[in-house]
Amino acid sequence: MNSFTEENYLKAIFKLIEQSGDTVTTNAIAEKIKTKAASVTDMLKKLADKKLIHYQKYQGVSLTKKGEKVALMIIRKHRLWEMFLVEHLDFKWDEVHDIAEQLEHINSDKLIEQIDKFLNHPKVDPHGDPIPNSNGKLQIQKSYPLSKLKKNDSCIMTGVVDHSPSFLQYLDRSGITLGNEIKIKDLIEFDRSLQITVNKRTLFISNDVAKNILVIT
Amino acid sequence: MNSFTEENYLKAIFKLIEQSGDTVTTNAIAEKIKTKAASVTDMLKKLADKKLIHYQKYQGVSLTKKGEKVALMIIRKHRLWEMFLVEHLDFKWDEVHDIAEQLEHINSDKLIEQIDKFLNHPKVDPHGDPIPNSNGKLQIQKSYPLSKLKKNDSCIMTGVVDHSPSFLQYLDRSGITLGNEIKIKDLIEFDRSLQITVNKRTLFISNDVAKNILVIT
DNA sequence: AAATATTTTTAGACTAATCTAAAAAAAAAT
DNA sequence: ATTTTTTTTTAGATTAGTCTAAAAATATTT
Repeated sequence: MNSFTEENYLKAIFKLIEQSGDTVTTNAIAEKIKTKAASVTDMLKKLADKKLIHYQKYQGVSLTKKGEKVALMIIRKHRLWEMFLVEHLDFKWDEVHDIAEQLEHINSDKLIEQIDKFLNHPKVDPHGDPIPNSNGKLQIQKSYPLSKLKKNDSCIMTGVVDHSPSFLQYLDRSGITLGNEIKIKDLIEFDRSLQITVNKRTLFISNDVAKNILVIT
Repeated sequence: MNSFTEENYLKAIFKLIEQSGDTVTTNAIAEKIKTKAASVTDMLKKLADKKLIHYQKYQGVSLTKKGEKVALMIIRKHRLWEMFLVEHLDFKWDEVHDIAEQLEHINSDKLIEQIDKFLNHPKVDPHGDPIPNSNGKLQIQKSYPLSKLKKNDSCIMTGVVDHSPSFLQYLDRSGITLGNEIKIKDLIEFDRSLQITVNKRTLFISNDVAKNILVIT
């Protein structure tokens, strides 16, 4: 089996590849894991020995099929646990991340399959992120930042880019929730802020906020 | 906070004191944790530094109030998780121990209080062991091994001594379940085995089995 | 294309938890 | 009251993961 730490490295590498599309640098991993580049290099050697990553000195890393499978299973567990916490234990979407970071390392195939069944095989987690299935298949729905839309466009909110509690709490206070219809009333040229309507309420949001709200049209 | 390993030592010490009533020896801990005496000595120094145990070289150990509290919270989490697994995720009582050994180290006060609420504040776990409350109070119900009873005595099964999957599975196959009424039909002097009636079925059990079934009269 | 800056790796040290082997203390046997 | 046995502790190594500082490789600038 893989250690807690190895699992966290694989997950970090997976997510970095997911957003950049390219191989991942030592420094990028160090920053993500909040450790030093030297530590990352050590771990990369170990993961390469275990055939979990493709690694050549100075050339960046990518995941092997095996490494990707491990990463996807960690992400599956993380997102299913988040779903469980929100749906059944009365947690808010901004409270579940740290607990799921711990729970994702619990090692039991039966446990995670039973949780999945208990939750009725959800497709997305409380933040709208897709949940990989038990074979590690990830169904990606393509979505766009709200900031890309034009005046009078309408869309449905499907996710967030920033997952920080403070951003999620801001959305709560603004009454912006997953599944809401959002209509762009106006685009303010001066600072690229938006006037939108959600839940029959009209409000202004900054371009920075709009960039972190994912929608489908 | 305390490490995973420290928590396991405290739990082991608590359980050894619980069954012997006395201070605990280095060797006893080593055997329980499945490690070597030298490793135990090292850890005892560390736990003593943290004021979690009373320890003087060669004199055995006991828990401080603080150490006992930590041990009881780990046991609380273990038993609540076992209950959750059995009651809501369709696990059998012989399957939950190893998973609960992992889950008991998840660190979140809110999580465990929500699980407790979700389960409706159960008093005992799936094996009949009492669940400490959130203040670390443990309600012990006194029970006796079935082997202590006399011919024609009746009793209710409330727990087990041996928690091994093979023993629990044996009880399942014999149709002996927590809460069942058990009546002693006969005591066979030769090998101290017992003829009992449970669920309207009559069967023979060895004295060894009877010693591991806890009952109240 | 050389000089400079940045990134990555290596070397060597540190911590937590473990181990084996030897020494010291306590308990049991004579 | 010695001697012997058992238990416990110490001393010194080992492993996983981390770190700092220095060296090597790559990338950027001029």
